[in-house]
Amino acid sequence: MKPRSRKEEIIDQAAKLFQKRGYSAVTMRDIAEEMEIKAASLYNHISGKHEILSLLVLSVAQQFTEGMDAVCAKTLSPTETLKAIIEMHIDVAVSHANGIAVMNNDWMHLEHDELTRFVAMRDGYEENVRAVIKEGILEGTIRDLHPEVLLFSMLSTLRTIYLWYQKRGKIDVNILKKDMVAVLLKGVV
Amino acid sequence: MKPRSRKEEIIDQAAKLFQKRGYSAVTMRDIAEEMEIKAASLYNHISGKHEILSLLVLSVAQQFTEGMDAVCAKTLSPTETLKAIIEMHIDVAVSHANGIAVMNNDWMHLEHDELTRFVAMRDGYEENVRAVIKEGILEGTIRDLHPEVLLFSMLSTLRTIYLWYQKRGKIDVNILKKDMVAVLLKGVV
DNA sequence: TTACAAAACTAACAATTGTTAGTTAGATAC
DNA sequence: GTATCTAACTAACAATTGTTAGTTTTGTAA
Repeated sequence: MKPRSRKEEIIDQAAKLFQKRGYSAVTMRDIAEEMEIKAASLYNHISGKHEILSLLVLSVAQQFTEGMDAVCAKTLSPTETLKAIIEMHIDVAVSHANGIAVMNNDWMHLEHDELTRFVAMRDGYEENVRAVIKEGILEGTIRDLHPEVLLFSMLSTLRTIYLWYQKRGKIDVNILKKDMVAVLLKGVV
Repeated sequence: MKPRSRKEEIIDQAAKLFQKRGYSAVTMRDIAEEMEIKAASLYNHISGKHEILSLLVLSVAQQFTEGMDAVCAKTLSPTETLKAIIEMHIDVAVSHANGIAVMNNDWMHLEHDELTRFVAMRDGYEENVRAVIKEGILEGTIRDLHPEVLLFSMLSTLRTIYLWYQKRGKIDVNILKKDMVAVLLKGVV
């Protein structure tokens, strides 16, 4: 067993609560109660509520950025790149569900510098996918629709996998990947 | 000009703030400041913060339920039904962007009875779409993939249209409908 | 002018918020 | 046994929260 540090335990519990009720609606006393200690004791391990948020959001954002970099390093065709991005998203979603929820819903509560850094990462990420889509449209392997519609219909789905992956009886990850690639690339009908 | 009541103005302004920062992070004083009055004055028009939330969430949920009922009343083929659902979603998203954001992100802060009612509406809604998809798979007009994957990849996209419709230079609604139907039904490639 | 209703105000409330200071119990190292 | 470290504790703080009570202003109808 890996001896998760007390700090990591706190962040995990906090992430669970943040996912359920949102960052602003969760108090330090809530987190403490989940840990079965008093609120003041949390400060032996973390500097404050904001630290929990920024550790959560930025570490997940980092995961996605690294995943994207790895995919882009492979020089695949646009279609193959999209497939790889989808699979990467599923891998991250499955292993960091709580953190993704917090990132999606509470990134705007980051403090100034970290907010700036996060938005930059997010914009860069989107720009990567946008470039792939535009390239595919140009070479004729991707349907010639409004690029923003293609981009956001894909990203919307990928960003919210965490929402239903956990409750819907744990679909096998490989089936999930296969079907998700199929539906996003080839559609419903 | 329709003479929007003071109450409606308050709810509109509150919705804007809720969308930006989330229900819990917005105070009555924030809403009042946006209206250029004092917080206590809000209570001449509304019974409390919770009333604003429940009016917002339940009215949007009602819109979707009615839209869905209208679509289902038409007895179309599964594929045509999905097309109609997509277009209905876009219509509601375009006209109630703020309310949809609040519904998506803050429904869990409804109080007990209203929460129950909302969840019931939402589940019923999903069940409608699920039934259409399963019917289509059975008759062979919809791709034979895991129904939950099909369902949630569609719903995820539809639920977050509001997020990017407003910022991305206002794509024409008809183009949006056409391209959205194309990408969701026929895929990217 | 008077009367009335709508909608704003000031002042305050009790509860809750994130956080700090100072202290204490228990384990490990020397 | 003494010192050190970790991680818990109690008690309290200043600020902020949603909300209430009571009062004043403003516009309209008689």
